[in-house]
Amino acid sequence: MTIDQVAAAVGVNRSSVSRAFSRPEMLSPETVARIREAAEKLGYTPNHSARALSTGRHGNLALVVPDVANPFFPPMIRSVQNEADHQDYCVFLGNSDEDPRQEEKLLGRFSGQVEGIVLASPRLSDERIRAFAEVKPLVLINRDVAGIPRVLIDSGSGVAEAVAYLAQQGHRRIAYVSGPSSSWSNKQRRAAVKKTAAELDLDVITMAAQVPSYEAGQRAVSFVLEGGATAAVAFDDLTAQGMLAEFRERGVRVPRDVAVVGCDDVVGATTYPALTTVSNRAGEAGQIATRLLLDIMTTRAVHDVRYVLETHLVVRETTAPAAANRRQG
Amino acid sequence: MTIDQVAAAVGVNRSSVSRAFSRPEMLSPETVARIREAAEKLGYTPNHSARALSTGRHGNLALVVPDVANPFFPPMIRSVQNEADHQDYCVFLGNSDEDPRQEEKLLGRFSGQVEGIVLASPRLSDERIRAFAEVKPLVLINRDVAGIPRVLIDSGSGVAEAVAYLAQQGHRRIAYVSGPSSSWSNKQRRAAVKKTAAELDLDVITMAAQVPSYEAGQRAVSFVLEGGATAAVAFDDLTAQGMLAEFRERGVRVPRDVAVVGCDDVVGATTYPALTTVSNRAGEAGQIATRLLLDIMTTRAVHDVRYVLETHLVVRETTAPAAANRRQG
DNA sequence: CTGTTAGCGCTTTCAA
DNA sequence: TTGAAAGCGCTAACAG
Repeated sequence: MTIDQVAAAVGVNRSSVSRAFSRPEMLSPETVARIREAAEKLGYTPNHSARALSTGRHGNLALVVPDVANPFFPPMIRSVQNEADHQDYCVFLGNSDEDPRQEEKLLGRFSGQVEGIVLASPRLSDERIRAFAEVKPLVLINRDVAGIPRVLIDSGSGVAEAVAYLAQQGHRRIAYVSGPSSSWSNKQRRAAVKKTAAELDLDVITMAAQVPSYEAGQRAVSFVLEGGATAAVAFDDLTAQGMLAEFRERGVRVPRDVAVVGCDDVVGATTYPALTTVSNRAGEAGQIATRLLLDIMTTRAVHDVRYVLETHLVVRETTAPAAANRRQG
Repeated sequence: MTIDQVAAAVGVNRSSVSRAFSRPEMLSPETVARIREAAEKLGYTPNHSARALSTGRHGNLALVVPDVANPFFPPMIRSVQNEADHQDYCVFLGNSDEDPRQEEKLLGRFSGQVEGIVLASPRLSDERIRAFAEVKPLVLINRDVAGIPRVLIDSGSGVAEAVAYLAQQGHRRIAYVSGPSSSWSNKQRRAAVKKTAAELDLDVITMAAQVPSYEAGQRAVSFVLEGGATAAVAFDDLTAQGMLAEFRERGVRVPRDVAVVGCDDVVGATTYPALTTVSNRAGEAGQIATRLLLDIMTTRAVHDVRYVLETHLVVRETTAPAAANRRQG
């Protein structure tokens, strides 16, 4: 069913049908009604590709994330979609699998059929990101590349609070269990741990980079124990959860023997003991990023925005005064 | 940068350029090389919309799910994307928010620019689903509509196992905490509970339909307790997790005082106590559905496929012999 | 093997 | 307020 068939049915020119949908105010209300009615009856739907070819607008957005299954992202995906939906945009979702090459491939595939891209926690080089941003409006989430609009969740602030809290509880040696080395969030968290620890004169040991997962957390436990830390800050909740399980497995009591704090607050209070963690604002980040993108797309003005969302420590049950302290008390 | 500019630069006809990309075997290797090189140098990328308009192929798929944030779906999303990726398809993701009207809207928006649709756990009526399936290749996940290709995760088999296991442990009165009433999975699970309970001569009380969530689980606890059940089967793990928390909150010990079993195995062994549940095959379902879809898209033959994946009980730590039993023993 | 040509369905000046 | 006509960039017969 094309525009011409509708036009023929109503007895008007194809341009009138076109206008009845895209510019109804240019037509007499009566004609619009007649056309719409006929279109409805005939089951006419405008052809997206034809419109896109003609106008250069596809009405699509792309969102690329490293791992859909990481609980950090779903709320973000949801809010991006929601925001896009309000403006009648469809969104492509891409999963890079934490792989820069896959990310590049997806971006390439998408860029031909979207008006803008939201790129979350990219693993690509700054250079490549810049290259894509030059071709299409692009906004970054959790990656700080100068000149490219970005919204950053400053988990550093929350992590710093966590370390300070741990210090206050008497912990003198803490472990940081790293996430992916190419991750901006990981750099930020590690830096916050080190900086705050230095200020408070704490020892810190850092476990090497790894893809965040439950299993990664389990593997981290030996490192923490052998390193002699009494508290651990994990890259994220998933990792922390794996640690909790492995500690339990080994008969190490949390928080009595060792304190653990997660990051991103994705498991809520659903662990046992309920996980002390750093709040997450992924949903908000997605919303803001999408609005920013939509704005850039319409105004075509790329202001060098750098939106940062602060986070905070959420104290629950996996932190307690250091064992050494208790013995003395 | 269009095909004509490349053609001009190389000194060939536009169709040769077109063929250099879509049908290289029709050209002399030398010409192909010359064209590709020039295209590369000029930074030419084929225009998706133009190609789609001309061929009727968009190279896109759509996946619509009720709730991205429900941990049941991410693995499915991931496998659909993965499968699509192998065939160079891009995938649109839609979130219906458990709302039939939103689902309808999304489907409408997508159908103009995709070659096929995977519709997971739809909340739409059979009639509407059929209408969409008539227009575009469509495969269903977890919804049984005759004549439309579908892949079903038979959680009924696992739930039946769960009830039988509970009976064997001495439970005589069990509660089923329902999910959404429009959900095929819910109907199936409830039916399995009732049927198996009847066969084993158990009492069963059923809590009214609700959108599955942690909070829904918390609310269900009163119902279970007041109903006098010694074991509860929850619609899904999320709900079960909420129940676990609320039972703990009220000082009711699991599994000593009450047994709880989840469904879908999305939280793994990460709860405490580790949740007894019914296995989930969402990832596989997504993969199979996508392959089916791709197959239908190419062959254009819609065979009435009904693919069912069996599930099983995964016994962990939230089930134990009924308290009454223990007292007697 | 390569060129010619006629569209794909829609939007958009420009006229009327 | 409506019609006519020229493309948008690409593909696909059909010739040669």
